[in-house]
Amino acid sequence: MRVLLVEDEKDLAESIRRGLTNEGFVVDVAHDGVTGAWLAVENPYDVAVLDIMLPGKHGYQILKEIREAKIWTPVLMLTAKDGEYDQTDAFDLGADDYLTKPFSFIVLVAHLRALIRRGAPERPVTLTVGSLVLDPVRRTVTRQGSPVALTPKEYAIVQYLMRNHDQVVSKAEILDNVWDAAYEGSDNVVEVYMGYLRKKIDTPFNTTTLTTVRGMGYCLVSDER
Amino acid sequence: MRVLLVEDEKDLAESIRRGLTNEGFVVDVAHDGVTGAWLAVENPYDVAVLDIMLPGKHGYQILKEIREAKIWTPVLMLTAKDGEYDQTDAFDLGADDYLTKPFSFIVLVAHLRALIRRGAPERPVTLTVGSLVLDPVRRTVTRQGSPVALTPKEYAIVQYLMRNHDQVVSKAEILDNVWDAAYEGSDNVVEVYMGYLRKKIDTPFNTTTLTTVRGMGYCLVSDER
DNA sequence: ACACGTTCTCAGCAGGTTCTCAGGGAACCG
DNA sequence: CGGTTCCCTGAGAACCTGCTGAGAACGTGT
Repeated sequence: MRVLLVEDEKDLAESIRRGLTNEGFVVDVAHDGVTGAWLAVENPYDVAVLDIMLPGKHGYQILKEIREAKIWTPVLMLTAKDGEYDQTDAFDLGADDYLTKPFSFIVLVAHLRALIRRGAPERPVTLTVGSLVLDPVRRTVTRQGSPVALTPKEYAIVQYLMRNHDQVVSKAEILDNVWDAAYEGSDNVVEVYMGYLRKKIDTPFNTTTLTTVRGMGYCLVSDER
Repeated sequence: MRVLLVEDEKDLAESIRRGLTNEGFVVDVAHDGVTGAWLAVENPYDVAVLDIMLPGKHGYQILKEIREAKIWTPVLMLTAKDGEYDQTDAFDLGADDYLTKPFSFIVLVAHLRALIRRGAPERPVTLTVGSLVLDPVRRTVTRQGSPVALTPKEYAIVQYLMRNHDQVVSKAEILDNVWDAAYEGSDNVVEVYMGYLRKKIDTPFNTTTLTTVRGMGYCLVSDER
């Protein structure tokens, strides 16, 4: 089992390398992002461990490069709890798993085994609901192939709705998941944004996928009509 | 986000419960396996945390039970490092993730978030009474496959009746379970709504499932005729 | 400083939903 | 059969919810 480890703290990298080797993995280590990305593209690893904070390049950037090169090696991200990116972002960018530092070595091994076991699916990392496609890596949304320009808030809402497509989501849920906890306004913002979104992802295409469920919330249905 | 925590060490359970509540989760705690399994089957949790060492029942037995009940709530197992089952077993037993004690609280939260995000693989969580089907996730009701549009109150009543199908439920029970405690009107509302419902779920389909039991209440029968 | 895009608030409207009431019927009892 | 009780139903009033246009506030880049 070949593992790529990209970690700039040399001590930590060395101790992980030694531990994984003891567990029977074959480990390649890169101490910076450029080398890491290159190794990942050139060699068939079973799994890659990517630190998020790297000199020069962000872990995210490396991941992006790897994915754009159509390499679907499962990636586990190492994130710092106080980092500027919170954990949810790691998934958005196509990571398959993540651990927050500090983590126990045993947990790391378990997660790697799980990732390897699951394997690398031949998948483009996009969300698809009917003819609506969202690419988290490029941060783009298309309907019927045509690109749709969305503002950050709109994008966040669509993403949340697509993750929960064909389910009713309440305005409160949307507020919880798209707005930060500090927001103290009324539900009405959500209604307003639904109006914006309909004008962008439904009206121009004569579709009706963003439906209102009175008294409950909204539902993004995959069945277009 | 609702979490079920099954852990017999009361102190640990309480401290986890408190921490998760602070993180915005809604937490139910069970101190033994029997209660835990029952809760897991009866309620729709987003994720469950299961200790592997429990009085009476093993964690994996509980897991087995809830999976057999077709409940696909993601499960995170808590294993002891020196336990008779080592970590790899947890995956083999159908757990979606596990942590080895002692674990850091931050790691626990991160793992729960990851599990919730990944979500339950499939959930055919529908209520069915005869040809009447209610899907709580989509908030839809169908009879003989045709969708039936219901208002929030109507929907709530149907849901309650379906949960208690083939039993007589009194108007008072319906009032208690569908209207909030502040309601001070008469029983007549229920009669009115039964009229509405019959017009929507029985009359158009030539069925008679919403029957009146004079002096007692109403009964939703599964036998259509 | 200015133009622009984005976010958010507000108020009014339209239509759906809830509930009350009163009259008519159906079931039950002696 | 007559009286009583219980249930059904149509009409309508009060209420609530969600949609929308206008515009203010804010930040960003020029």
